[in-house]
Amino acid sequence: MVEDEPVINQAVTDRLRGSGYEVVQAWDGPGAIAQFADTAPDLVLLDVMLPGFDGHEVCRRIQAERPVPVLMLTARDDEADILVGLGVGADDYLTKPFRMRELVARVAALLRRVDRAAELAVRSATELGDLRVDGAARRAWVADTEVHLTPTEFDLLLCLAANPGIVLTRDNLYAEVWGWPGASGTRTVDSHVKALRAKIGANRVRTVHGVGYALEPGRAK
Amino acid sequence: MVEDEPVINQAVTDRLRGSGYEVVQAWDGPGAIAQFADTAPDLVLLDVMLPGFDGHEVCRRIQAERPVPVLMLTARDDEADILVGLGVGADDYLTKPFRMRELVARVAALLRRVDRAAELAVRSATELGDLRVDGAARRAWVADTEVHLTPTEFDLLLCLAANPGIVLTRDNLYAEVWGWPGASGTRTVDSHVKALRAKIGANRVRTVHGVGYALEPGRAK
DNA sequence: CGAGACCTGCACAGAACCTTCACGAGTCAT
DNA sequence: ATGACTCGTGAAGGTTCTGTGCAGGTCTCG
Repeated sequence: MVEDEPVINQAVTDRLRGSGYEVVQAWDGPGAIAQFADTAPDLVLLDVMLPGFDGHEVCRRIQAERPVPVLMLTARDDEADILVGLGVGADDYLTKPFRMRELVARVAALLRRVDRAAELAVRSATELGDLRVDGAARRAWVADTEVHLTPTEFDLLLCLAANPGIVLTRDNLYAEVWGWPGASGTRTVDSHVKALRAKIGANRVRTVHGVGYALEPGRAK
Repeated sequence: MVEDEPVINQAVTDRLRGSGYEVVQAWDGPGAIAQFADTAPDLVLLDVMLPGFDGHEVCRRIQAERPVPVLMLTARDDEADILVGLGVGADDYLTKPFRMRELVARVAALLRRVDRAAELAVRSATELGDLRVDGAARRAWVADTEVHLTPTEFDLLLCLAANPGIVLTRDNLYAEVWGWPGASGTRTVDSHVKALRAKIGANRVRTVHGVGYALEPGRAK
């Protein structure tokens, strides 16, 4: 994962790790090259704008060394940018702001192409009392009954379940689920929380007045 | 923690330490740069208005040296100010006066992204006799029974619990909970102490006449 | 192209919460 | 014991936060 902005870098890293991948981070061009040589990753996530030298340059260099799938992240929705990227060997593109789940999906897709086994590594299910969440299958159960969640609801639950009992602010949740900050002032998170509560049981998501929400840790009803 | 006003600097520092973080302080631009090099912090809290050179300049310099999350504090609610901040690499913003709990929440959010372990350090639940306080979950128990506390009550308890047995003045408490000095003359703290006493037991908070309040250290009822 | 599922954000109402004030009780020093 | 000061208390008033219903918009699929 190559990205100079710490917040984004870490958010993506966390999410991928949460999905069962092993991730190493780099924050600039030279660092990326070094990490690439050191760790021999199966896939490279590359921000276009980087200190040192930019993503395209990094892409060119690592492709020259060893063919590896590259997923580029670009701020602007710039055609030319994308073409240059494809020219130097990027396999896919994602423009910011992107949904986290889209990123995960594309990573999975690229890896699947290269190595069928990599896909299987991504089995990580969380269990809290009678609530079960399978991130790989994107399914959730309450007391052995599966509940159908919409994509956003599921991401929200995933987020909360990753930190059981800990209070997450709306900004927190928004940043992790939507992949970029800036929900302040809207009730979007609230709406999805409401929907989620309706499906998994209202008392499972605790409201902490003035702060945010938390998932109740294991407690069979 | 970089802030020239001693009261605020100390209040924030205390509160963060009480939450389990390690904090070093600086009071001006040059000092901040020096401390940054010396201590290699995981996160920087930065006041915009500083002697020496201002927060934006500091932010620029430390970002040039090593990417690190920066949380800016600004007096005025000035859009332009914020944009400049984001331009030089600040990750988040907080306008004064702010609630301490909001600051703590944002610090936790930023750190959560950078270092998952940092989060766990904060999971420090305090236990004093049959009183238990969990800062991360924002819950409190008395003799295994959970008590519901309002945000301010909880913050107050957190403050007191961080210094069991030690007397804190009203100014002390006010600064730590509310994030800025200036409670003198009001009975606000008293009111919340009263509410807290009603919930956790009156004898648990000791009044020290002419000074302030203190939490009784471990003493089963 | 149409239907359905989903996401987003607003406005409103109600709930939860904070602050302050006035007054009486309590505490301390002389 | 007395006066000066400090605390505790209850209630009122205002503020902020959350829950909810709903409408507009986007996206997907047949």
